[in-house]
Amino acid sequence: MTPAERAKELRETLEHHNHAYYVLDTPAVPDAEYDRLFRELQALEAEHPELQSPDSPTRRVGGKPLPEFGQVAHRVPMLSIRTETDTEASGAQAFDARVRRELELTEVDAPIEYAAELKFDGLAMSLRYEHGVLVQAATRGDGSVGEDVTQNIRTIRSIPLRLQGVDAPVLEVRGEVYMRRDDFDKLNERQRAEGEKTFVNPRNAAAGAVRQLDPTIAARRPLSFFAYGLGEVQGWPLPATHGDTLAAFAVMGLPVCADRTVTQGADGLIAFHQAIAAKRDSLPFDIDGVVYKVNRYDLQQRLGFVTREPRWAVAHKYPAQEMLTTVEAIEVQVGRTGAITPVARLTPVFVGGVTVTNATLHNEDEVRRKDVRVGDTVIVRRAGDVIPEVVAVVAERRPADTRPFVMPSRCPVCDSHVVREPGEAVARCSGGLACRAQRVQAILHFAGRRMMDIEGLGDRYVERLVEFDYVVRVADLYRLTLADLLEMKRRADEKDGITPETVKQGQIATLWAENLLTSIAASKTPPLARFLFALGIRHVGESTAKVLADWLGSLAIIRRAPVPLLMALPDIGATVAEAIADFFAEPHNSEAVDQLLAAGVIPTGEHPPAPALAPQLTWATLYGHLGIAKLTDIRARQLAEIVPEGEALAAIGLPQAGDDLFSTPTTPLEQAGTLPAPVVEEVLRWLEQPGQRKMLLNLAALRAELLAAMPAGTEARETAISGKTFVLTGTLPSLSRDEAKDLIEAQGGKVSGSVSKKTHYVVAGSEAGSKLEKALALGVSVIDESQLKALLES
DNA sequence: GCACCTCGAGTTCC
DNA sequence: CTCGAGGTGC
Repeated sequence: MTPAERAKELRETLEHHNHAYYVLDTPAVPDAEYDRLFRELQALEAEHPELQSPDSPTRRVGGKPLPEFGQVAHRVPMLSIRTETDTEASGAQAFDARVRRELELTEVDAPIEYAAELKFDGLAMSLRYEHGVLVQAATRGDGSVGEDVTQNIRTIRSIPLRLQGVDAPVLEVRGEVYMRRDDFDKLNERQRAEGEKTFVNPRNAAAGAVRQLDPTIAARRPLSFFAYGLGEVQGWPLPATHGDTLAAFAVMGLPVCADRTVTQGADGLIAFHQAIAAKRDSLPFDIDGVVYKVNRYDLQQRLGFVTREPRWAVAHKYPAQEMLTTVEAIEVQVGRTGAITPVARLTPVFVGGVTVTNATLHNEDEVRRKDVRVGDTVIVRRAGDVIPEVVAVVAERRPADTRPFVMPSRCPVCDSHVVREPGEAVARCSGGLACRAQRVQAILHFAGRRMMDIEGLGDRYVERLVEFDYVVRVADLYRLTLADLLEMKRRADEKDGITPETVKQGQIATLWAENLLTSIAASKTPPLARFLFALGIRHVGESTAKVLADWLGSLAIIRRAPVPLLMALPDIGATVAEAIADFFAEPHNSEAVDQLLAAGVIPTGEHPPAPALAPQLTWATLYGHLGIAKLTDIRARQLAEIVPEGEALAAIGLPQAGDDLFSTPTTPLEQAGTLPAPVVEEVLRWLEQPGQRKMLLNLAALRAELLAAMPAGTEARETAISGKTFVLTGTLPSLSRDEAKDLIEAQGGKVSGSVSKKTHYVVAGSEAGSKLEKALALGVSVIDESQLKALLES
């Protein structure tokens, strides 16, 4: 191996260890081993100066002062604060009790005053001001000796080069250099645009910037600073408390984080901890946790230090948001639509406050992009949201003999071919309802709360009902008897090896079965929109189902509606319309619907078609939706002038008795001459396709039926709500999300899932998330539940 | 034709 | 909650 190759290898290894250490807090190797590799690289670079490069780990992080930077001795050592990971109440109480014990206070004494603040995720820094002028900035280093990074720190705009109203000979300000999340995103965007390496997280980016040898590069890295403590002080009158010092800092022009408080006793600390936990994700920068400090300096002094940690302060870390774990298996799941989704089974790991054992890998491309393999060590994140995500594979920890993931070519459940449409990301099982997995999912969907709302039908039982063939189609649910359910349960238990049941268990089983039957019976009169949603038609979710129900009004119409009619409805284009028409055209599905009706399921709320539909039912509009190539809206209108009715169009070009079938018949289209010949050709070609004439006649009949059924005029009741778009976020005090939605929709309002400029109101409850932020950013009015109620009543 | 806005679908954990 | 894809308005 040449020195160059070895240097490259060492750099890569060290970078990985750095990442594990600084980013993940889970060192991959012991420190001694790291040091050995680091020194080897240093020696190599010293021996071969041509191998030096600015991106070498020797120029960056390393925990020890690097020779390139001058060393700075801290006259007052930079201490680390004892960090505890216990969450919430217990930690704060334990700290308070410890402090009281040390101070020999008893219950009757007044609560101790604490300063509570954030623990920033950045780099500790000491700023030395002499006579109010910044003369030196140093990193923590090992606490006694740090690196002189004055040149780089001077480029941070929020750090004053001169303090206001301070002329003390020495005032050392301790604080944290960090990078805001938005600045971090912008920086990475720029790095990407310039083809440079991107950073893993804001802390890494900040660390890199501070240790940049070239201050002009450091200057381009958007860093920020918060002051939180004192170092050496000469000639500056010390305030009585830590809180007063921070206030004084702010007056001097130093940035001090506003998220801090002075509070009494353990209860105050707990309240702060909870308040910050709730807003952690919405802070503009990353934090590790919170810090509690005894506020009064005299008490701090009395408490003193244990080894090198102050007894008067403690940090409480929030659970790590990124952790390492291993991939035990990669399995695939079959969804309701047959989508085959790879899922990583992980060694359980506690991350972001919960134990994660599974993480979706989304699709084939995603697995390939990240190259996740069984046996790999991976970084798992639970960022801001709830859903765990595999961020990346730790390449160096890959065992030998791993093999890249391959998508199965056959469905693991039904052995049907797995197909992936060109241009689509998902692979699908082609088995349809013949696939047991899809049948199970279809039934679960049907029974779901927003659909038919059948309680007591969990996945375990649905799987068994399908496995033992009690339920093949959803309609079979309505034929189930108490005896069926009990027998099914007995067989399921038997198969699972569950011991013979006691009398009590038998009673519980009977109760479950009875409740389920009641719930099934209660589901027989669903609102039409829910019924449509429950059918599980592709591309038809809750809101499209509602559009169909609102506009066409009855199942009888909807199931006969041809594509051009469906496309006349709002938010329905060719893809969705075809999916709906195809669904009902499939005999299997049509039968299933008939069986449901026969079983006594009656969609409710059926009504005549909406009068607003009438303008959409002109032949000009409908022609435009036939899907004929080259027939633009304008041409469709011209076509309607020449052939004003669909029946007439259907009749065009039909071979007449005695015609030579091979000669082109003369049509009114060609005679009229308004339409360009290529368009006429396309229309004729379309007409010759099987089924189109019949479809046109059906469309004409249905159109006539709709127009006849429409009520003459309707008075739309105008309220403060009607026509307005609402977005709900957070938990409302008295209304559930569904209740609020129903109330708004009952008055003609619309409830949407995402905030945009078009949103009229955002109704925010407690623990509102990103939607509230977006509303504020866009200037959308934000109201609370009581204001919503006022609007509903006005 | 492009940009923006919605909706559908899939997923996890409690 | 996020991504991708469908729909629509400019």
